[in-house]
Amino acid sequence: MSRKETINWNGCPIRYAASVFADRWNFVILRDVLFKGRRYYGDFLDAGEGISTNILADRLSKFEETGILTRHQDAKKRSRIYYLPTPKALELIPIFLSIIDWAERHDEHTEVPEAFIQGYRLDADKTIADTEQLIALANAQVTNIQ
Amino acid sequence: MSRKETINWNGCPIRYAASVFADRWNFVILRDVLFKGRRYYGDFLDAGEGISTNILADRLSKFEETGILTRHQDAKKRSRIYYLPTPKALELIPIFLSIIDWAERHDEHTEVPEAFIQGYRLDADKTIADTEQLIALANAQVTNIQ
DNA sequence: GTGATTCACTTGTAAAATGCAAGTGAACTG
DNA sequence: CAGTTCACTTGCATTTTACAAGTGAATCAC
Repeated sequence: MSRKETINWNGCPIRYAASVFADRWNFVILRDVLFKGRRYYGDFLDAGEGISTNILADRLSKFEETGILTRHQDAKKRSRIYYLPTPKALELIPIFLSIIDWAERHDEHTEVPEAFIQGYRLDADKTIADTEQLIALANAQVTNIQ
Repeated sequence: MSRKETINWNGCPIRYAASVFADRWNFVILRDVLFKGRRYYGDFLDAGEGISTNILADRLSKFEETGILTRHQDAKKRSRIYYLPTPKALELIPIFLSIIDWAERHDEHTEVPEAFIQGYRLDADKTIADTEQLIALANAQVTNIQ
């Protein structure tokens, strides 16, 4: 028996976040964008995680709708499509670093590099800034800025 | 989420975290445990989010398996069941505060109290400690510690 | 120029997860 | 001891996902 009350999800920050990215494939895609420099549709497929093409297309278009990613055509080969993180996506970095920190402490099979996590624990702001730098580099590569 | 694949995530922390809590109902349950003092099975149902009894039971038992919650009988009324957060769950507090911070900035309908979020931005560690205190109080209430 | 290939999806369908309503049994209450 | 509370479980319809196979536009090879 479900005892239902008025459903009011409005304004709850956790519910809002859940609606944007609380899903295992969303986690993987955001990891790829924020930490692995992946930008092309094909990059996400080949990441070895086994995401299906229809699910990937679905998640990418939802990330467009929610303002996390923007979709672009490659300048030199227009059939290639890349996705860039928005500022709203960059602001997820602290969340994901915090998740990495937590997982490193609780997953006995973790492969988080020792130096990385120690650097983060010593100076989180620096790790955030470094991550932003790497993201900017990855963006520059696909947008062919010289 | 509930597929029996425990293998080949290669120690990736984001994948690990995804396997433990990347799901909308998991987000809601953890919010209830960490910030709203909910402990009883019935509390989660009556939270107004509309979770079904079978899904709630499924998620609670998975949180037991993953070491996030522990299940207990109420001392005075043994048919009542409560769930307590483990240290592993408490260590999720920084993640969830970070999520609240992000959502507050991007959800135009946010209802995060101004004072709360400003306090967090001024001194995150204090907000984490305060949250731990409130959790300890909520735990003490159901365990009847005097 | 044309046929093959790359690329980013879309479509079809079976399997799995979810949502909803009802049921169950143990524990408590009057 | 009959009725109620409680924490689930069960059955079933709907929705979502996974997997495989297209599709059509763009590019490449010759």
